[in-house]
Amino acid sequence: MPEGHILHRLAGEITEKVGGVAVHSSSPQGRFAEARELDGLTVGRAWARGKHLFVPFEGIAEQVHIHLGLYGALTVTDVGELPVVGQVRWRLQSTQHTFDLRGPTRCELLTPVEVDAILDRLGPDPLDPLADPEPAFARMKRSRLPIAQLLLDQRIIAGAGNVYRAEVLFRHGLDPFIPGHAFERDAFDAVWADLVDLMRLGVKHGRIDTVRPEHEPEAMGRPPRQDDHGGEVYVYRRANQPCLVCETPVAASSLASRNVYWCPICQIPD
DNA sequence: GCTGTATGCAGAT
DNA sequence: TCTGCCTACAGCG
Repeated sequence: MPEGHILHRLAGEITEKVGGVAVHSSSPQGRFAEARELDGLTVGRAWARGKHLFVPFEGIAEQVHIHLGLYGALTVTDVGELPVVGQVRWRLQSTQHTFDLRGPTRCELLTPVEVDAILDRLGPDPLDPLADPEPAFARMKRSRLPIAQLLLDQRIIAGAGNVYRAEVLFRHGLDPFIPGHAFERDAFDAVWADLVDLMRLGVKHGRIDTVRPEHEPEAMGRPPRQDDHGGEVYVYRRANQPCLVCETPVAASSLASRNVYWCPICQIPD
């Protein structure tokens, strides 16, 4: 379930649990050969930008760069000894904790220059307190592509994924297919501010919840529900199910080979 | 046991 | 716009 909030949360968890600790590093699966070079080193302060996670070590300039891709996962277990289950690309363990990385798109040791190259191609990250959203707005205003597509472009905004895209557009009543150049200043500002809020909540809770209290099923007099991806949302993966606000069936289609979900009434074009 | 699906992205066409 | 890729799991026969 890797959108940006997960990577920021993991960075905090790594730092909290093994920061300043000498760890064992290995690649049970064998596809991260450099893991051995890190064995016995002390972990530094892990950090994230967008969907990229970086783990530095004391005494070396290189950092581990992780990108989870579509289905990668980094699981944390508060046990120092654990049997290897499945394809574990990288295992980082202390006497009290085990981090197992499975199925990442990237797991590699990068030089500072290579790390900078990654940062250079990322747009502002709503979870970065120093992020400046202006370049993101400027780039969207220059594009004819639909705003739904632009929101997933990591060069424009780093960290939002398919769930946050669908939900933030719903929460602001925005038609996903408005071209970037028609994106209104106020609407963009509201979307950015909402991403900051929603993603911070995501880091805190480890799940994506976007439904406002007044629209929760209990408040609307409907039976409670739980979306199967961990949080509670308005439209993501709810195709043909009733909109939580107006009960119109949620619409879905494919845009640049990613599924988009929206309510055709609540997000009606102007 | 097989198939389809997934919160992503790069590289080829 | 398409294909491939990393892995786990649900649903199906």
